[in-house]
Amino acid sequence: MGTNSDFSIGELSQRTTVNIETIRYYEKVGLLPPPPRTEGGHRLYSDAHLKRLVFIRRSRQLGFTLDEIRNLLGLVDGGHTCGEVKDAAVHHIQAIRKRISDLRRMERTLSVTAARCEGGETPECPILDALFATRSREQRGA
Amino acid sequence: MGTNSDFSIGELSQRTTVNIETIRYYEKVGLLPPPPRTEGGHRLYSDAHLKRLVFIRRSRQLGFTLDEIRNLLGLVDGGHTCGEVKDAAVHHIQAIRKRISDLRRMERTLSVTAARCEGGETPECPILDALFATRSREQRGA
DNA sequence: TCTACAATCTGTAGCAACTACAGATTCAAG
DNA sequence: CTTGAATCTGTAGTTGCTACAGATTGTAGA
Repeated sequence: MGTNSDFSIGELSQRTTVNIETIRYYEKVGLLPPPPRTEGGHRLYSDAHLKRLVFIRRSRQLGFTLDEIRNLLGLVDGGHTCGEVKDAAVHHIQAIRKRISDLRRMERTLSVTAARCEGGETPECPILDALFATRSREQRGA
Repeated sequence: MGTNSDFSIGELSQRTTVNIETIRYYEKVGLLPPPPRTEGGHRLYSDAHLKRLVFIRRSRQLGFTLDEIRNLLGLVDGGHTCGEVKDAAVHHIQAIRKRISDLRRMERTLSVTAARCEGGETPECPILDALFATRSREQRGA
């Protein structure tokens, strides 16, 4: 079942929505194993590559770095335990939560500042004033 | 009021919590004007530089890119209108909101997946299975 | 079969926004 | 005057790609 015939890098690119250059890059940095080639030197991929590349793409979408993905793939390749993988995931979830709260703080600050702004043609601008203020909110405490 | 005497790059670095190398980098890419130098060639900064660097640092903390900051500083340097600045800010707020919602989606997906995980010593792992699955949630729709 | 022309090949350089050296010089304190 | 810390310039590394250039290969139509 499924297509098992080999296919070109172009087809792999289309089927995974991963850029051709990016695929070659992943090979270069050791995330994708070098595939067999045609006589002329063109890469020939199979379903195993496809699955692995989908794994990488999906992990990237979830915000894992290439290094983290390398680790995950190491767990896949070598024997792994579910606990190790879960640790990595939980760690990553925490990092994401921190980034979200950082961004929320940014958003609040900017919104509050922009709300004080009437727009229009005046050269006075509360936003610029706030950015230029010597003492900032977080420095005053809270 | 305020210290108006000139100071070294090291002091500027400490007072702004911006790396020395980063300060020189900002000068190189045109965000900070080249300061006067001592006879020996060391940079001598004054309060104007300090304010500008604080502005840059704060804008970076709010997630503006250097390019966007360059624009903001352009508005500061040239005549500007409050409307222009507000437009930039609102645009930026929207970008931040999008990033937050992206991250939230990531977080949800990962949390749900990790929750199905018992950890422990078994080599079976729902997380890896999910990452390797041929069809993903978003591909199935919704 | 020959000829286009698309696809792929390798290798290098660029992007953001820094950071990290090396090796030379200068400054400030004792 | 010496010592050691600070600063100087310039280049290269980082992450995760993307964008070429110039050569080669694969493939479809005439």
